[in-house]
Amino acid sequence: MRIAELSRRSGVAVPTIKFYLREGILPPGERTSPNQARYDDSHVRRLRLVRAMIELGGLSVAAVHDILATVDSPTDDLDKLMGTVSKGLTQAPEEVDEAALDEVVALIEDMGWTCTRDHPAARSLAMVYTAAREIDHPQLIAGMRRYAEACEVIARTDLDYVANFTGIDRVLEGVVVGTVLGDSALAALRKLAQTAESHRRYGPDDPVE
Amino acid sequence: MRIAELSRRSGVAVPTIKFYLREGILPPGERTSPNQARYDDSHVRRLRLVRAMIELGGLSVAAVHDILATVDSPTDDLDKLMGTVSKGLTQAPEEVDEAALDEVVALIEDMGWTCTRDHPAARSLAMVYTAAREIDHPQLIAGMRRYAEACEVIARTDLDYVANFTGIDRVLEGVVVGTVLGDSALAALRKLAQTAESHRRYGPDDPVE
DNA sequence: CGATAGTAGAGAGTATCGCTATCCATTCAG
DNA sequence: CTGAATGGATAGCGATACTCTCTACTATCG
Repeated sequence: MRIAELSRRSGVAVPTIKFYLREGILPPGERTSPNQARYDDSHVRRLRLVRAMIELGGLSVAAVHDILATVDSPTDDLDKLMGTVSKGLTQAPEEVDEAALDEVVALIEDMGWTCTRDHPAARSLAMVYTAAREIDHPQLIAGMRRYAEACEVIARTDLDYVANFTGIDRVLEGVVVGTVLGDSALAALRKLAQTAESHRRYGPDDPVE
Repeated sequence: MRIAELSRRSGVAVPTIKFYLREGILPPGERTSPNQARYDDSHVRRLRLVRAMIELGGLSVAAVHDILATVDSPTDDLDKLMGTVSKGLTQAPEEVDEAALDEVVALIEDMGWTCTRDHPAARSLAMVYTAAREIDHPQLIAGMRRYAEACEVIARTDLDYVANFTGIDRVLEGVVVGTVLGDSALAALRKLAQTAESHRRYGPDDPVE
């Protein structure tokens, strides 16, 4: 197919497709002449993936580029690559309070997890600890153990999901999709659950105050 | 204190504070003369809250403005206000596939939750469903039940946290902080749990392929 | 064969966002 | 009294994610 049909089928405007081609987040089509190229279904899928990462995941074009570069580079160390993708999906703060990071590491060990201190997510969590204290909500940190337990369930679901795939590139795509869409889904489900729980406790038939 | 000390104590640059005052996300200080004002600890706290919402929560200044307007408007219907804040923290897509929304509503009913169909989070989740199918990952939807169960645990933790506070404004601040920082914390914990679970399954001593 | 529409590619332009810099008149502090 | 700081307003800046415009083709239909 040519660019017009790619645009029609993916729902992405032609100039935007050209922009993505320039940015290297959409691989070029197969050239048929010096200024003609042909695209296929893989381009439609890739475009939808890109849109999902940007719109639902809130990722920047640059972040999408980095992640797709990892996905597209073939390798055989699944564990390591999953780490790379997972880390690529976290924007790691550069400066963190070491004491807060110590607390995070303590939680990680307490949970029996095997993560390194320099995992971007650990640094990100340390930032949350620092921020919670700064805005005078230190009690928030007390609930982290239960959060972590819930996340264990979630992570098992995630890994089960990824285990369904065969082929390293499909697995990696699964990680990306699972992480990005999963984050959106979890944020939404959490709010729905909060609303439900709030209703249960302080519902219209039993208002507080 | 005056603006210079407010800046020093909050870590926010003076021009930025002026910008926030203009945007109405930081209440004006107490006027001591036609062009002098005095600020206090509440301003320091508010500034840190704003920074946390923008930096950690990734919220826009406009979204922060709307949320703080809700927090600052006194009312007595706790359940309703929590809903408003919670909804304000979700950027609701305007157009969603009704069939996908039907599925979300079915899940909500299945969980025994009491949420309305037009809850922004429900619409947001419907978008995830649609996107998952479009990028050819429909299996992701199958895991939603387990996600929802995990979110129930999380929501109970959240509501327990909020229940600690007395005073409607402090409760609302708790909701905001819990939602914004909680989302960041959960995203980080999820990735740490994933890394740990991945290690357990495909760890360095037992690589796949 | 020619007219028309479509295409690739590149550079410039646009809109938005979140600040940041510069003024100015006023005011406070030593 | 004088220099630094303040409140307030306006304009500018840098990043981001497109979007427009232009050129030089190419495809296709009549």
